[in-house]
Amino acid sequence: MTNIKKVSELAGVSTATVSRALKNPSLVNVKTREKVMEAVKTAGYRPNWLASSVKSGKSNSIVVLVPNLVNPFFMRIIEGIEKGAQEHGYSVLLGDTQGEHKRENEYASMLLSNRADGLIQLDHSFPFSEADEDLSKNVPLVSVCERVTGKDYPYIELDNYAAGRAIMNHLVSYGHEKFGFIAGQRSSQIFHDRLAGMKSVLSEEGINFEESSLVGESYDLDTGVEGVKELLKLPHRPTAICCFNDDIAMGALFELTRRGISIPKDISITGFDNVRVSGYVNPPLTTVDQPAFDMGKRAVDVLVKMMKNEELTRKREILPFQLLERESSGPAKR
Amino acid sequence: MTNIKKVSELAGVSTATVSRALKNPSLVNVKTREKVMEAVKTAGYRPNWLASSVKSGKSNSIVVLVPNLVNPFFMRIIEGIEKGAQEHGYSVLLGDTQGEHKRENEYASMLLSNRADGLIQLDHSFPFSEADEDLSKNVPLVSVCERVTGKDYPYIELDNYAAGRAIMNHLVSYGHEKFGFIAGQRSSQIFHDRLAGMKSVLSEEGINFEESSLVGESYDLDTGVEGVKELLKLPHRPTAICCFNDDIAMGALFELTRRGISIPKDISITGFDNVRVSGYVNPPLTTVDQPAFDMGKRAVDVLVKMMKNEELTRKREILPFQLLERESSGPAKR
DNA sequence: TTGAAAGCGGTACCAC
DNA sequence: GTGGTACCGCTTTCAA
Repeated sequence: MTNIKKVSELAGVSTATVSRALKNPSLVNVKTREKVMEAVKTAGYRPNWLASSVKSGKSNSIVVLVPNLVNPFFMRIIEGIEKGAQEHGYSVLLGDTQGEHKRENEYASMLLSNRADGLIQLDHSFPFSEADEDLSKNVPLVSVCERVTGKDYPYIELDNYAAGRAIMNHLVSYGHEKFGFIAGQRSSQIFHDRLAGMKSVLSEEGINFEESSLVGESYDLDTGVEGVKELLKLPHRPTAICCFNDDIAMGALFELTRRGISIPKDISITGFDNVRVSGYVNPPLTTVDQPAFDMGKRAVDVLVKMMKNEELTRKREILPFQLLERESSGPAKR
Repeated sequence: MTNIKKVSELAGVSTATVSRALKNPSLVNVKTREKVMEAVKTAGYRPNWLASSVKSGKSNSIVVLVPNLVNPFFMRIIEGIEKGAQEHGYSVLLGDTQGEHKRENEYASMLLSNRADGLIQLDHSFPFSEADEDLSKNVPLVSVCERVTGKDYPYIELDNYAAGRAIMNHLVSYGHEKFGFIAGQRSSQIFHDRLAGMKSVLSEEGINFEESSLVGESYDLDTGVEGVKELLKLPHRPTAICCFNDDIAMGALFELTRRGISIPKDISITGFDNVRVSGYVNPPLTTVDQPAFDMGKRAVDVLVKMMKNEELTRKREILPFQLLERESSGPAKR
């Protein structure tokens, strides 16, 4: 291990000078600086990051909690987070929780032990264990895409209510009156907001919402497949199926096509998220584009402010969305 | 900041005892231990991870370098890495390089500054800068899925040559003789191995390989679309198109279907990777399943051994693959 | 401009 | 079984 002491001896100066030459060159004589740099090079010296960090008390790392990594939408967000973190000089500690609260707790406790300075939560649960609850009062935490339930932390998300309305308005304008819904986890805020948005349009149009037309409980391809099976058993077969993300929608599309049901002639399908592959299935999915990458970047911006104890101008940021009308939706069959 | 000193005062013992009570409880009297635990609790004390790490000289973190995060195949590997790391008590620092050598260097240099103890490379380049080259001689490094070019590091991968043969044998057995190939980056070992495997079957069968039938240079959906356009211009239209990953294959499938070309009746399509959604497109893709999650876990196992200076039983692990014959491939049209 | 030395928060050896 | 203390590697104040 080549440490600062070796370098200082090699250069014939004190450790203090070496430290300064590297971190605050302007404070040290040009001649000495060169000597030091020379020694650094020949010794192959790298400052020990751990040691610097103990001093500063900052790890310059952030933890990102994500329920799973297979959802490409999350990955896009993480990509944004990674980029943002890089630009701000932070490293990203990846925390794949698989939805397990225990794992969340473990990762979250990194903040309490100085292993990380801040946390970005992509799920909706409060990541700290009860034991850590009071310790975590003043911890930098931002939630993306979901609000942390029951807690008042800043969040970045899109206007899911409005997005739900947009999807539903689109379908209603095509004359649809019978709907099916295939949802993800019911516990998430996203689910409630999107559904509420859709329902609001329905009630404006005087269309009834049937509880039985709402199926599914996970954001998965299989959920789409199973959801379709259930919906097709309903007495009144829907002419449009709203899926709560693109994976579900692609699963639904697959199953319907397999059964010889034509999209969008017989049934229209819509998704959410605008996952990359959703534009390359047959037919391409009508969906809502979410600025996932930007959400990630913004989250870091906010988190960095919190970590630097700067004042936040606002606690919530709601990013714009865009309805992408592609070919999986069309006029209602009559 | 509540530190070990505060706790020791609160408990009326020395800092040494507090440290022992927490890390080596058996060495301390039950009575004292309880006193300490009590104090720890009331003080809300968490050992400073940074401080422990300076002492031990180990960060218990590993860096994972990945060219991008949108490829679900990579994500699956990372999921495996994350799981493995967790089990071994390591944290994962995510390094999204976007293929930029500069970023790779930055992340790789974390090893040199004690910020991380080991590195897993998912790309094929040697991540250290020239300046760091000699420093990096004895650094724990494992490559997954690609071999690090020109260097002798352990790697985990699947037998791409054999997989290429399997795909080609499958197609040849259906009577195909005219092939198209849509590839990813030509610089990767994977590309060469898969192609070589395919070619070996062709030559055994006495089928000519036409250079013009090989197109594409990135693992992207669009590559599939563009690749198809190119291939269809060939004087002898292929009856089977081998795509070098599932994203390319899905792009190809999309474009062919859009043109009213029937899969697999007119043209057969094959992929690689068995990405989740590849089983849910129409028709479901014939592809090669790679144990991505396991690859990730294995990589960590190997890396951990290296970090602990244990002897490696072998430098390369080649995981089994499985040909999934689904509906995108079938008899050649005559 | 430079060096000596006191920390940062823990750990672990040595003595009692 | 427990306490004193040196030390991990670096930073930073203070004095020269």
